[in-house]
Amino acid sequence: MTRQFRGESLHKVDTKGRVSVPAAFRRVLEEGDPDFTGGSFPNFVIVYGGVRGNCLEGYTISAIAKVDKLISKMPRFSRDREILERFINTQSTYMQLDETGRIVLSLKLKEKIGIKDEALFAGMGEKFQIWEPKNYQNEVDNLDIAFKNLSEDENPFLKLDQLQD
Amino acid sequence: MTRQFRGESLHKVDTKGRVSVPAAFRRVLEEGDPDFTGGSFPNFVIVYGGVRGNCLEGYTISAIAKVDKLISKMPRFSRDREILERFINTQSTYMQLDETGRIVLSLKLKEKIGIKDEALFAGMGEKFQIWEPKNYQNEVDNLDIAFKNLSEDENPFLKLDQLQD
DNA sequence: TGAATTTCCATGATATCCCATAATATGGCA
DNA sequence: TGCCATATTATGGGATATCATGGAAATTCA
Repeated sequence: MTRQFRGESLHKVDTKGRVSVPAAFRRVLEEGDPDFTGGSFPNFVIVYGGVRGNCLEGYTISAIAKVDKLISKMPRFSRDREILERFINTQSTYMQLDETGRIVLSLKLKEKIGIKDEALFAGMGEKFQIWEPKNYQNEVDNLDIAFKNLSEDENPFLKLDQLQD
Repeated sequence: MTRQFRGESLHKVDTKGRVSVPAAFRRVLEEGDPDFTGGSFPNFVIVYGGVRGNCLEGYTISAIAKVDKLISKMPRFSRDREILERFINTQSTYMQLDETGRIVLSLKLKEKIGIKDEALFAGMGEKFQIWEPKNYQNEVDNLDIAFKNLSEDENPFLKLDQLQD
């Protein structure tokens, strides 16, 4: 049974840009890295371009492979494919956990999402997000409002049940 | 036939946040965890966000996997999918029973629903809920009043049989 | 050779494990 | 049907491991 990224947690970012990745997420990253062996530290991918731009998104090696495969099915040289490649391949980077379970966020990545000395990690199933805490709170509030304004038949929870396998 | 969560019971929460999960619920959690073997202890998921916010909801691994699977069929990066992931993945956490059948409720979870030193467990079929006892009593009272004010043709007991299989 | 990174070590806080005990339920059995 | 032996459950306390975080030393590299 493959684990998902679940839960939220807040972590300090020190002067060198180091942040602990939530322990629960490390287990998922390990499972999702085919090259991971007990002795090593898992690799994964951080995408910093993307639709939103206000947060970073972390994917396991096997999760990003699925996305890459979808892209590779789009017509070569199409504009659509180029856009996706630009966001997902160009604007991303490999990362490796260190032995204490931390990564370092470069200045560029921190600036990208406005992080100073705290980072909020949010599990999103097959991926996780890293936010500047205040921006995250805004995002949650906005989602909440958006959700409350939906009509009955727009409610995604109800749509779920209609999807029946 | 897969077992359902049934019944109510009240348990002490100790200074470390530990609570016994009702023994009857453990059997359901064991059945609902595909990785459970006699020697191990079942995992499950607690969702703490949700529309309600005044109680926690526990799901077996297989129950939550069904939901996750439905979500994974929605278009990646769609707003609907993001809303669901925010409520169901971000605002949830994996839990594991310990060998005495307890879990620990973190400070955050306790604060979320106002629990101090007692927790009420309520079986709800495919999920169970954890309430602060007084809030639970209110909830039950309110439901009671709401029910009594329904007209004959609004009575859900009577609607039950009208649904096709 | 100075700035930036990476590696290594250190520590307090939290969470987890392990053991203990009292209360309750279960199942024979006379 | 009442009683005892045994298993299960609910709860507590202390020991131990893991986690989050900081700083110093070593290394890279431009």
